[in-house]
Amino acid sequence: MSARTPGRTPTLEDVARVAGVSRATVSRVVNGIRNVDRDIQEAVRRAIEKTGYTPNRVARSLVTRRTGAVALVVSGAGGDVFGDPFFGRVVSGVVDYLRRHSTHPLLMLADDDAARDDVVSHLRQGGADGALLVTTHPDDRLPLMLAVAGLPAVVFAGTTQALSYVDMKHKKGGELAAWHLLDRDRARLASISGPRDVPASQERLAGFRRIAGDDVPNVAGNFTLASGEEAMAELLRTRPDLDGVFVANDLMAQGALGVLQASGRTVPGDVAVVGFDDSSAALACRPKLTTIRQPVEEMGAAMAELLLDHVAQPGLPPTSRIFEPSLVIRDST
Amino acid sequence: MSARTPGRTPTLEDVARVAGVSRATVSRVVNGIRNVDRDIQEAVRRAIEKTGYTPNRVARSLVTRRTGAVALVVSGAGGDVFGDPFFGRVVSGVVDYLRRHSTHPLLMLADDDAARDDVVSHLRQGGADGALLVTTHPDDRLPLMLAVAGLPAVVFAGTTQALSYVDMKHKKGGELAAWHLLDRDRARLASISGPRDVPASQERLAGFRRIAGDDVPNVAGNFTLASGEEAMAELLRTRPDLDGVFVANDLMAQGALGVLQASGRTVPGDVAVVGFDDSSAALACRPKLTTIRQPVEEMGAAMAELLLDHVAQPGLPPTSRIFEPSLVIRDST
DNA sequence: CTGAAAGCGCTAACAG
DNA sequence: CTGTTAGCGCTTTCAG
Repeated sequence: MSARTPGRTPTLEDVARVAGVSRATVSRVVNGIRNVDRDIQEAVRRAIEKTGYTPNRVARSLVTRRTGAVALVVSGAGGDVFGDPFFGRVVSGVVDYLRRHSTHPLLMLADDDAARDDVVSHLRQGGADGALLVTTHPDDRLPLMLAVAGLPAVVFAGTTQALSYVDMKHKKGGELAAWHLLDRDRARLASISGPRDVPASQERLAGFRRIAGDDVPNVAGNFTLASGEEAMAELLRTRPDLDGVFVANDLMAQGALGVLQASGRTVPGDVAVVGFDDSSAALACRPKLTTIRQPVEEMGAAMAELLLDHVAQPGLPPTSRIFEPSLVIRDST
Repeated sequence: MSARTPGRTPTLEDVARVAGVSRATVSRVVNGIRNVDRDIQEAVRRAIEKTGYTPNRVARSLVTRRTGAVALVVSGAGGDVFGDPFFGRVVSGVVDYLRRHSTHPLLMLADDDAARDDVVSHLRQGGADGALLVTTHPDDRLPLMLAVAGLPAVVFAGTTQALSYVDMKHKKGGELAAWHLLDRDRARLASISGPRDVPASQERLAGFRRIAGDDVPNVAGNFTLASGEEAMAELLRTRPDLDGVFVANDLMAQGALGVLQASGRTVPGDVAVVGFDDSSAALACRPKLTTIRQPVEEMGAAMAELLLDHVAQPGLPPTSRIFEPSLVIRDST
């Protein structure tokens, strides 16, 4: 490890000169292409060591037309996207998959039109090989923008036909919750759903009602803890004798749990509670929350995999990957 | 917006031909350099419009030797870094600052030696202009690796002299907590600290004890909710008559709160509780948690700012920026 | 104020 | 199996 030309960072050319071969040969060795004589390989390796050579990613990208980076775009509502435990799990899955394919995610926010344009132009400029989109709002026009621009992209919980996406069987999740509550001999059920304009939320409710009955009372929240508290309070007012409740995400369930207990009811003694997501909030509850698990990390990984496929083979038709929910029984039921 | 040469994406050359000028002139217009005739500027602009030209970032980077991306490296313990509400706030601040300077963060994990080497080599390869490091562990050797490699980097809560860093007056935070508890007429204080090997955690405790007394009982947790529960239970065993407790982060405080209430004590009636961080966990507590706020978003932004300075002016000596904690009074005291 | 020319560092045919 | 030759698309002296 000795510096050769002190001022400049060594290039392929430098290594080639030291090793007494051509640039192309060095390039082959660096990129692990076989067709190179053993001895020469060794010589090149020594020259690399001696010069302290590191390949220049940018120069490489210019010719391969690939950057080894993908945009991870989050267009959640409000500023606190990164604090969302759900989003954290998605990122985890994405990062974990990408790193094994020497790719890195470029974090981008798309919370307004200017930001959305930025994302598109960044991709068009070759700043990233494709995009991973995580949105809750179904009316986000970014997916469409990317689709018409012909840029590789994969959506989490997609609503666009034109792009590949991953999603989960939300309806089935609602059914699992209902079955479980019924199993626990609960007869007076109720539910707290997410916002009316979030499809996934409506599906969960539909599934729950398919099993528990179409007339099961429901109050809509907005996925925050406080909204769970309010919804629970309202439910208690209209149906004080309830003995089982299904909540469309863990955070609202946490709020509901608190209200239930503050009202003097025990959980699961008087009322059984089932959440949704299996996020860190489920474990923060006392009692720990029984919940419908979304395999979010796997879904994130699948997104990444799909995207890398699209990057490798442009023109691949849009696909989707739908995951199964599962019941995680803890102490709230 | 009409496509000219259908197959290829338009280049500077194409625009130049359409506008009847040279590449250099187009480049000047694109980069907003003044010395260009009004009329020619207009002509170029029209040609850009007509061809649908977008500058190629990679080609530009190759010559400017700048990518417009920085690595955001997180080497937290365990896999769930992204779920940490604290980390989320840092990212928020970083992203918010960077976007206003047309820079994007490249998310990287540095949880083992191989990953750390990846970070260094990625930077050496010119994959990013610098690195932002967020670690809790003081013995992480990545900062040093970057320092010796001469790569621009800024650390959150730094422990290395060789790098710029941002931090907070943790000791003062502990003092604020103690003063507040004393203000509330609490006389039998106790505390739950973070791990012994986390400097920030020790400073908070030191500050608390400086005001509350060196003999105040303390149990160390590890910043998780469960550890907060255990610590509180132990504290209650040795000091059942306590009436005020300072907890080194909100998550542990949330756990402590639950144990306190389960033991039949009221908060803040019987026991007052002060947390630390002002993370989302503080708002998830019932009663809502009084806590010592860290201006994490601002700290994240400051990190980004420092880094961009270092990138713009290589050779700039390491600096630091130390922030003030503040007391946020809610309902647990 | 504008153009010509020289690379930035690398990969990828194509010969040999 | 190895070297030669072209570029990838852009910025930037340097003349004019």
